Amino acid sequence: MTTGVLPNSSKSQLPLRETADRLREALRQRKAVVIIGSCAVDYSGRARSRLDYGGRIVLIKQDGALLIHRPYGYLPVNWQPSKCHFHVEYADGLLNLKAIRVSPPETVQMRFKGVYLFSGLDLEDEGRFSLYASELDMKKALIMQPDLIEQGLKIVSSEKRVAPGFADIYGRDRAGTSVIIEIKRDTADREAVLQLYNYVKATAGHQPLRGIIVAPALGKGCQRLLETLNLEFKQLDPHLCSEILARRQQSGRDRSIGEYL
Amino acid sequence: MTTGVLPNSSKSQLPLRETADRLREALRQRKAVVIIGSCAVDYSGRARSRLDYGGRIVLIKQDGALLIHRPYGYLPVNWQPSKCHFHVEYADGLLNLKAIRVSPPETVQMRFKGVYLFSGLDLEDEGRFSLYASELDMKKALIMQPDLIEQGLKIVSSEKRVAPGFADIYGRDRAGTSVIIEIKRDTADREAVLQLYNYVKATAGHQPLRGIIVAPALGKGCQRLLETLNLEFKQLDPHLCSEILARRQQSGRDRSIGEYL
DNA sequence: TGCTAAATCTCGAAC
DNA sequence: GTTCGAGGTTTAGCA
Repeated sequence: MTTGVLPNSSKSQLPLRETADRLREALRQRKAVVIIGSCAVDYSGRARSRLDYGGRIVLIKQDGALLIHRPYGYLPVNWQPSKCHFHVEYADGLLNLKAIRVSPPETVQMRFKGVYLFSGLDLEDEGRFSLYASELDMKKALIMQPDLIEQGLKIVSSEKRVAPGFADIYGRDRAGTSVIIEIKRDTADREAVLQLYNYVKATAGHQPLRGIIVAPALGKGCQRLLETLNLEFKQLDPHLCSEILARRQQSGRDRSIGEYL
Repeated sequence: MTTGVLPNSSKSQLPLRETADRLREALRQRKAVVIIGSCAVDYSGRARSRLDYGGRIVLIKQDGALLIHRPYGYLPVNWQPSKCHFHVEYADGLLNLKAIRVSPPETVQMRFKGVYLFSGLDLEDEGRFSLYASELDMKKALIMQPDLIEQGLKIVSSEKRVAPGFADIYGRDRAGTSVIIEIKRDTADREAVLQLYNYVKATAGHQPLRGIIVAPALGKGCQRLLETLNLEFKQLDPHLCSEILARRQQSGRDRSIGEYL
């Protein structure tokens, strides 16, 4: 069955009344919808916004997620996460599309004065997605091979609850001194250093306690802050970590990692 | 000129070789492109990812932003911010589309084994976007009407540089005591409290110094932390702030706000 | 449900 | 160019 509709010339407009009917039916069938057209948008909920008319690309996904994109930039100008309900109406020569979110209560109201492209398709997507060189990969690699940080380091636990939050890794160095490790997959900034400092402060008792930031790089202004707070930095490349993981998993020696994660 | 192409029945596929040509031309003309089809994706750059074949919606914007969406969820599964360059190729019965980012060096490689919809359109979008009840609105409202926090409070400056960053607002209370104010448009969490604490700590001299978190709500576990750190909380609704702003702007008494922002 | 922190976060502004 | 913090951030993982 044909669910896609296109104008026969660029920027010519589809009849809005019919498009409204098609859109309503596509949404009822939980299809993935793409609308390109000139629309204005009002958002009301946690915040409130108003967007005047302009050429936009609107996506409605099969789980009820809504994305309204301008012709530039990564971010949608308006949106709604999945589980939205939709209401379609043709009135006063406009195609009105309303997205309603229950909790928190929010609405996004679109008014189309022209639609250049409409499509409703059933998309099947069971493809597996794998991400490598994330912070999780760094943590896994460090747990399997703690000497990536320093010789003799032993991991005691990961995601240890410390008063203000969670420390990524908690361990003990060769001398038996406790070590708290904070991992960042990007250049560690001031905030990361303070985060570690808060963990160290919250955990510190009478025994000595080291705090180490592990990241591919340290922010420029952070070097001084780090020294002031008596913390340490150890450089580590996330790509290297994911390669170490790949090698270990190939040789089937990754059974012991589960107990830490 | 027709730039949109649609199959004449749902899920029927467009000829990939022709689609590759159309895509290449649309990109050359800096059009906004939508491709719906079955594709696999490899990303390599700051991190690395692999996505197996499945039904996807691909957006390429006029500034070179790339979004690859699965049929569910708010977030794209793969993406690239604006300023990408693209390379199109038809080979081995596949339509290959490569997005290249210069800095940081990253690539996203898409392999289409089927395309259900292709569209390239020139979208004009000069529409103005206005956001209300943001953190900035809260700040503006507080500057114009400091007694929203407490009677007798005077604003000294906003965005005051304190050692580790910026305090939202710096002022003096009725008794002449200095006050640092940290604004959050959402429930203030532990991190917000610690952020304010760091500002207060960095600024504190011999004189007394108050720190106040202004937000619509305070996170549950934060109440104790706040007391421990000797900080204060003042409830304030961002929607109320935007209404106050709207009223003031209507009555034209907003001339004095510029000097603070 | 609430809290905690990551994210290939993006984006814009300031220095 | 780097740094910094906001964002209607969203999302996933846990207690």
